[in-house]
Amino acid sequence: MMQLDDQAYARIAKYFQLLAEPMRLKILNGLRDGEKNVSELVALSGGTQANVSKHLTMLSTANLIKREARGTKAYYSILDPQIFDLCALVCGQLAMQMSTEAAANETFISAMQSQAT
Amino acid sequence: MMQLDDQAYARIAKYFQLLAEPMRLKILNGLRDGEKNVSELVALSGGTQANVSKHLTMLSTANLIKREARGTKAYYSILDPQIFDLCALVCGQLAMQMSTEAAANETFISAMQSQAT
DNA sequence: TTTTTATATAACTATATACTCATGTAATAT
DNA sequence: ATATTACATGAGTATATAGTTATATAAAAA
Repeated sequence: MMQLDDQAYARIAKYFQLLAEPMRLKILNGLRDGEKNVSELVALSGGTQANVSKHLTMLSTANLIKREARGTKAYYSILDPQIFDLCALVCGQLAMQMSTEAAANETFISAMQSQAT
Repeated sequence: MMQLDDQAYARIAKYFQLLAEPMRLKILNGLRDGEKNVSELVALSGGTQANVSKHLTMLSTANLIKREARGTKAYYSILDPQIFDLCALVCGQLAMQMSTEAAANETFISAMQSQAT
């Protein structure tokens, strides 16, 4: 990424946008160990059928997952497992932030305690 | 990332949301080679002062960048360079998608040409 | 053929958020 | 002291999108 034109920024942003939704992350994580059909994903995610289906259509349109109809069911699967690397990076970053906060809290707490009579 | 609770998904999603904005990506990319003040980022991004400032506040609140006031100016800098790894991954993914599309286009085009009289 | 099962989608609502314009604030310069 | 420069922020608007409800579609079962 050096000098990018506006269209490039827009495309990258749109990609991140797909990952910027708890339900979609849940669905993607549900597909981590292989294909699942819609009903399975509905059960797994706790969402409504309509909503899960919409998210699947979005992810599918963006080529993050692929759809394969078999009988009356539709099986979805991850197209590029690298998305999990993205999530792992973010998780690592958040974990670091949280541990920093935890450390700050401890500092705060001990400061309070040493102040207590 | 194994079984995550809803709060974890929400946090990860919020993080991605920060990167899901062209202007913020532009700003972050502008900070790639070191700190810059707001005016510099305004010039660089082509955005309005108010808008750039707001995005900077958001990124700063989320601890993606840090703010340091010096005189009347405010210098911002990247806190965790790993965000560029995230962007690089996405860029790679998009590049692959585009080359796939390009290949598909070529296939399409040659199919058309071979059909032409 | 009718019913059932599985999925997709249209219409609608509510909420979030990116942006602009105007103004506030604080440090420096005159 | 006043003006200027640099930045932040509140109010307001427009748009995008996640969610629900109801319905459409299509394959399989009865």
